[in-house]
This record gives sequence, structure tokens and C-alpha cells, in this order.
Amino acid sequence: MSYKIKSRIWIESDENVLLGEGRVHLLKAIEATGSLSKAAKSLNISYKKAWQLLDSVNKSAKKPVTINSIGGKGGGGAALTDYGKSLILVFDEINRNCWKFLDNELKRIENI
Amino acid sequence: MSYKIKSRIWIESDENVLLGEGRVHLLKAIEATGSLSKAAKSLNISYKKAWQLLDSVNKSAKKPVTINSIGGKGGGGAALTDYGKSLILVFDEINRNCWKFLDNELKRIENI
DNA sequence: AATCGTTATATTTGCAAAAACATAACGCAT
DNA sequence: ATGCGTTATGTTTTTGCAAATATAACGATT
Repeated sequence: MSYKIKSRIWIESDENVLLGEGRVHLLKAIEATGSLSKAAKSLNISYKKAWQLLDSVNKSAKKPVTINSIGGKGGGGAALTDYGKSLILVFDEINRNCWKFLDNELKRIENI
Repeated sequence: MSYKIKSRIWIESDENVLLGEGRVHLLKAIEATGSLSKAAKSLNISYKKAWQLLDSVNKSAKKPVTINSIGGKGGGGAALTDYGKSLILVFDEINRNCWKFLDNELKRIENI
């Protein structure tokens, strides 16, 4: 019987959450589908929840993370900016580094 | 406007949670008060919730984390074992190390 | 001007987790 | 044997959050 150490990390700015695992999943789904509503469906969350998550991301980011368009060809859509793409890459990297770090630290518990 | 990176870590064994921040708080309160019911009151959680948390800790630990006694002088009580005291010390240390690690990683986000 | 599939929001409903409440069991003390 | 304060559970009630539902607004296309 061995232990597993788990973690959740997130980045906050004044009162809002910029990024967390759920928001990164959503951004990736937007990148894959080209729309917020399709991204919500693919993640099995309500459109409203997805919109709220994306809203908090864009509100707290220094530059736009997505470009959302209403109406027009196909009804509109959402697309990641280059800044948004960089954010999810770096967040994933930090997350992976954190896991590696914690896996090593866990040995201290097992050695008590 | 600068960002803050936050984290929660926890340690799981087969299906149960051994330690997390809430459980560590509870163990510290037990150490301070000498009883589970007083610890629950000091943390403003119900006795039942506290008992469930402590139960999952003791179920997943390799050695007893607390010694609980029912009845007797003062009605009973709960006390940390040496193993339990070591666990919370090491958990806190891992947590602090993780924060330091993440604070450094956050610079990558701010430099995008 | 009517249609379409979006984004953007408000409002209502449902449900699961938490809290509250209740009770049993225990062993020492008196 | 009764009372005390605790641990240990079951049962009921509450409530806060998530899901569902509804609807407005939008702009290219026809």
C-alpha cells in the first residue's frame, strides 16, 4: 500500500482566478472546437459555467486570452490569442514540474 | 496588479485521504485541546465532520495517528501519537517547500 | 426582414453535500 | 446505579451550488 500525493494549483489576480486546471481544460477545448458552446459540450459542463470561467480568465488577464465574436458567419465563435496559447503551455509546464517536485517530497512521509 | 499562485496538496492511500490541509488543522487542534469534540468546536466544524476526517486519517495511516478513549475520567479524549506528530510536521514542511517552489515558477507566467 | 448558431445573461429548478439533531455506548467517579 | 463528558453513529433538515431553462443580442448571409 503506497501513498500518492496530489495537488491542485491555480493563479489568482485581484479577486478573480486567472487560471486553474478547469480553466485550462476549457481553453484547450476552445482551441480545439473554435467555439465556447462546443467547448462546453465537449467538457460536459453547462454553457453558463463555461462562459463564467472564460469571463473570469479574460477579466484577470493582462492581455486578451480569447477573441469572442457574436453573430456573423456561423453565429460567431471564440479563438485563443497567441497570449492565451502561451498561457496554457506555461501553466501545464508548471503543473508537471510541481507533480515531479511533490513525488520526490512524498518520500519524506514514507520514511517516517 | 501582480498574480498569486496558490496550491492545495493532499496525500491519498487506497480510496481514503491520509492527509490534507483540513485534516492537519484538525490534528493540530486535537493536540492543542486533548479531545476531538473540543477540536471540532475550535475549528467551527461539526463533531461528526471532525470524526469522519479523523477516521479517514487513521484508516489510511500505516500506524495509529491518534489514540482515542471513550468514557473514564473526563469522558474520554484523543491524543496524537508520536507518529501523528511527525506526520503533521513533515506535511507542513512539504507544503511550505511547495509554496516556495511555485512562487518561483510563477515568474514564467509574468514574463510571457 | 428572416434565419442561423453563436455569445451573453437572468431566472428557476434540482440535488448532493453539509449542517443540525438525535441517540447509543463507554468507563470512571461519586 | 446515576451522572458526566466524551467517542461513535444514524437520521433528518437545510442550504448553497450546479444544472436546467429561458431569452435577448448580435451580425453575416440569404
